[in-house]
Amino acid sequence: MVEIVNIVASGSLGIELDLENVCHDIGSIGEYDPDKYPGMYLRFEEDAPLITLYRTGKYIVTGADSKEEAYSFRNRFLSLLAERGMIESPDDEWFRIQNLVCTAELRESLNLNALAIGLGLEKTEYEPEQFPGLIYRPAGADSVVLLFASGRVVITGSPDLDAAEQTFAALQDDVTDLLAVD
DNA sequence: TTAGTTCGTACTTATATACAAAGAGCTG
DNA sequence: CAGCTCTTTGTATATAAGTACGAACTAA
Repeated sequence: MVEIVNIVASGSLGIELDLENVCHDIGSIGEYDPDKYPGMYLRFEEDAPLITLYRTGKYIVTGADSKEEAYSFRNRFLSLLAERGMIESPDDEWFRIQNLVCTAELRESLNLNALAIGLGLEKTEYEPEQFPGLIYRPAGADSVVLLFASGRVVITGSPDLDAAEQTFAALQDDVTDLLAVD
């Protein structure tokens, strides 16, 4: 079972903005400190996804845990700007999911040292003193996997759920084969 | 004895480490 | 022009820092 825990998506308003004005207009849900970072932050509610808006009109939505949530916050964001007359219409054909962070679980605890060799040293990185997880970059896949001794797994870098699920399915096969050999 | 202060231990919380992606802007 | 800043999120380690509480001590 692969579960999405975070989504990064981006889009473009197609127009340039004066972030100072925008932030002033939307009030307390906005935060803009150009000395600290060039983007303006917008969060509708506490713990809700964060939207980062740039001078160029490009923006990022981070923190959603489903595609629906990401799109819904994009819509709220565009509607808000449209209501204030900052944009013509609440549409954005450039909006797209860029990255998914998923978690999954292999049913048993793992020997990461053995796994690094089994999966291929050229595709893995495991330095327990630096980080407790094993980093695995499956050949041909567009996802990167972090494996932990507990059997828990993090799949990141995937453009969509199918890619993450395929990566996990392939990983499961590889791991069960390796365990069978032992 | 009791209130108040201070010290030490214990536990909690935070941070660093690593990964991916987008964006703007600054540094070297 | 490369690489860093920042943000999100799970995973798990060590370590740092910060809080809390009990024990011990002093003064009234």
